[in-house]
Amino acid sequence: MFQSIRVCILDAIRSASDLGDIAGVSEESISIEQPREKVLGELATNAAMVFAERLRMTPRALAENICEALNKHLDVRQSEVAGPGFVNFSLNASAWQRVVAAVIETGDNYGKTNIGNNTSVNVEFVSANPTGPLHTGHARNAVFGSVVASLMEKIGYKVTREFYINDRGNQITLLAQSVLLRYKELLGESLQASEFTEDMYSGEYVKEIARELLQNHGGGLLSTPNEELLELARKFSVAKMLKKIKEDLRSLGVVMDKYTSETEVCDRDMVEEAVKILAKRGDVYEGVLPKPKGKVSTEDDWEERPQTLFRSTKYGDDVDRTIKKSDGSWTYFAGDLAYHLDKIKRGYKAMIAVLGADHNGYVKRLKAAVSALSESEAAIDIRLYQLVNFLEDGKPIRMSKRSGNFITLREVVDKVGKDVTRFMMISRHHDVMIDFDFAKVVECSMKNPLFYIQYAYARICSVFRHSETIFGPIDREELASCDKSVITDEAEISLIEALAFWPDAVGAAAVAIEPHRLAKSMREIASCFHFLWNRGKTNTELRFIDKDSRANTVARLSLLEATRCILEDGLNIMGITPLTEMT
RNA sequence: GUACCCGUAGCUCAGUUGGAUAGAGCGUCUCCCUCCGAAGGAGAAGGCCGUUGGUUCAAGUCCAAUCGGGUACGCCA
Repeated sequence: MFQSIRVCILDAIRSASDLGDIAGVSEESISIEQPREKVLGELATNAAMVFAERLRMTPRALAENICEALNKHLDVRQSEVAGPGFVNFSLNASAWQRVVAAVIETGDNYGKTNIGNNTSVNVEFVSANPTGPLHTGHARNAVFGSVVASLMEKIGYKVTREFYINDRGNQITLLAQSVLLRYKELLGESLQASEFTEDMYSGEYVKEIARELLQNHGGGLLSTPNEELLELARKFSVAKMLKKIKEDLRSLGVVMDKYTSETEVCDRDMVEEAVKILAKRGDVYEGVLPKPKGKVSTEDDWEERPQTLFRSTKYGDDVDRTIKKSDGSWTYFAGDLAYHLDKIKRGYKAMIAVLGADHNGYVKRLKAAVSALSESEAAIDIRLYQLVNFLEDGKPIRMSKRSGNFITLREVVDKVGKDVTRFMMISRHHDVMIDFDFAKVVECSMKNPLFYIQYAYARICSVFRHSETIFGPIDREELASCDKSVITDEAEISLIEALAFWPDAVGAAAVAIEPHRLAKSMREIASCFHFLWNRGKTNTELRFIDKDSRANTVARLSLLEATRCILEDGLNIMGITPLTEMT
């Protein structure tokens, strides 16, 4: 969009002065944006201010040159210099009308760009321990990750959505033990309080797994040797939990491309391999970590112990990190070294990982690990997301995992639906907390942003249904190619402007890895549409359907079709199902 | 003690690689509509961008301090 305008501006800059050197500057480096205030014009560029210094000109002088060139451009209605050197300009209606045609012709591809140049990016998200059902935190993680993945695809990356399964370690053992205890209970043995300790998992789902264990393997398991039995219980429980997790994710519309098992990675001796690579670079040593300062609860237990450490400080971490415990076993982080080596070996140079904000202490060491293991060839971008507060009647719902009184992902989806959940989780910056008010999020009024957007889509669909009863179906081709010269109203042009900037909005959201910007752009587009709709109430000229003129109707419907395409595109990226009518 | 994040209107938040008079929704106030193109519309008030310094033509945005809030801090995963 605006390519020829960019070229025009760049030519003006080139010919303005031959003093400066602007070789290698492409049209893309000229930014065209919507000015803050409508009265200033439809479009603006700050190119004069960007290039003035290099050309040893004052911004305003250069702006005059640009302005003059723009005024000669066929699409430009008028342009003027403003402020310190901005050039504000407006386009002829015909130029905007061509945007409508372009949107309809390119359809789903309209928002696409090729920033990623088909390179691979690995988006790892959720990666919940398979020791319990997904909860609300995972919901934000899942939605954020999946929308980021869609965005990256949209700008031309080859995306892998990946889930890392922590299927070994203490937590899994505890789960297996909990299941076995419930299994015993099912066989009629009463549980001793001393057996079912606080560490055990007490949720209802544990009993369910135990029941399934009984069903699949019968009641004779307890005679198998302890180690073997525990191993069987581990595998069985993880498989069941994973199945449940996948179902939960599907209820939110999230489907992973790949699940990677920690056990599998470790069985391939990836830990040893990773440590070897680090050792080769001199980044592994035996040492003692300094005692953490301040009030850490474990302070009293502190004891200096020699451990095998990774020199992560060399790569920007605050302290070196333990990879082998004093008892000779690997730490969890060692497993992560292996996992990220695995990703690197699979060819990913760009990785994104989504973690809860309580993992903030983990970011630097992971970045260090990826950097060290790949000889700085690969990089990982870690996004932390904040908590979600759930409110009922405006009051926060207290949650504590210990008492089992926490909200599961499934409960939220069952209560308000996939689309509302997704929208709420994605509509704010990942760095800020979200208040999720069960009453407000499902409110059917213009105050509710999701309703507002969905309603715009539904209204458009409703107009098409109405039009069909009068003029019959109108195909896309006609909508794209029809004469659009009746589209001239300010409100119509404003809507087209918003559509024109959609690819920029998608690109910006993707590059910044900030999906919430998409929600904002969608709201703006919906707002322009509703405004236009309301104008039609008082000014019947602006109504979309003109019973007396099929040509006028088709022209107006073409604008609606373009709007519908983009709303659909945005909703698709967000994983929200567009509604063709409000019920 | 250290690291990361947040601090912008009464409330919840936007604010793009530094750009024009800092925006939106809610709430408040005023008017209009209540015509199935229904689940509202038009407008107004509301700000020392936590504080103080610095960098420059230009700072909510970058840097340094500082205050307030959150999170996390050796062998848990």
